[in-house]
Amino acid sequence: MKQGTDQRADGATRADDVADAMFHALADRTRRDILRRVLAGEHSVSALAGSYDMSFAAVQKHVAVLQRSGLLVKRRSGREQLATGDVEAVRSVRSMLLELEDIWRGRVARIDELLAIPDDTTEPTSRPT
Amino acid sequence: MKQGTDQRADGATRADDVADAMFHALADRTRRDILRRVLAGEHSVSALAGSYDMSFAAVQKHVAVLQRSGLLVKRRSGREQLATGDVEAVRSVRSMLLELEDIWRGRVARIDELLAIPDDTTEPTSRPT
DNA sequence: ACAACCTACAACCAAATGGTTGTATATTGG
DNA sequence: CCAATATACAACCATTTGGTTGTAGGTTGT
Repeated sequence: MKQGTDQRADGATRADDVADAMFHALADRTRRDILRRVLAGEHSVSALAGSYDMSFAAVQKHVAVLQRSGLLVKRRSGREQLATGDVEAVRSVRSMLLELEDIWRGRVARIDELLAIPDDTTEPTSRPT
Repeated sequence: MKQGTDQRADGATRADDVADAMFHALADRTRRDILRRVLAGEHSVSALAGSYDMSFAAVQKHVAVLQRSGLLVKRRSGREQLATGDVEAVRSVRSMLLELEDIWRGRVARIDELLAIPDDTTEPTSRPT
């Protein structure tokens, strides 16, 4: 089988898609603030919207971005959608950063698997001195 | 003095600007790959550019984004610019995520300081049940 | 039943993003 | 001095982003 990291034809992975979505979701201060609130406890979309100086639709879109990234989960309760932060998703982002720190420490088992080969030219990659 | 978190007039902080820049820099798989390489060791911009299937200018812009975020530092050596990953910056991003996890655990001293109040309406913020 | 509320989504807009090519400026090697 | 190399940056372009308003559908309380 050997397909553990779910490689696609072009070398990109679904993991990369998820990472893109999560980091993008976190790259906005309003969304980070929303995430803090929903990690502290469930909030309806309109309760969240009430906390910011922008339209309901804008906040709803931020919530949707967080949801698509997996950092936030919604649960229907009557006419409300209750949003909760997914702490496991947050942990998975943190583990990506730990992986980067491990690369720095040189403590990576198969560094060639982590350094994508998007193209060609088999660059010597100049190992750290 | 009491200005530890560097509040600006509008309630946003320079820390938020830095967080925006860092998460944005990380929200692109090419930049994450560049970051892995420069965390593993110094690379010139053109050496990096040689590893990707895009123009030199495109890679140079990615490096500039990483540099502006603080995740990457450049050092001049003759006609080359040698780029290195700043592991402390990576750690600081990871600590932001730990803070989020702490909020989830309810282990935050002054949660009201972490939940920005961009607007008004003193929403009850519905504490977790 | 029906008004009020909660949410989703479309359409639109200005600004930012990620890519391109082309040009300018240093630095190096011969 | 000159050619090649390394970098930076401007101008341009298509797409995405973050915001808006407006519309429509589901749920609730009276």
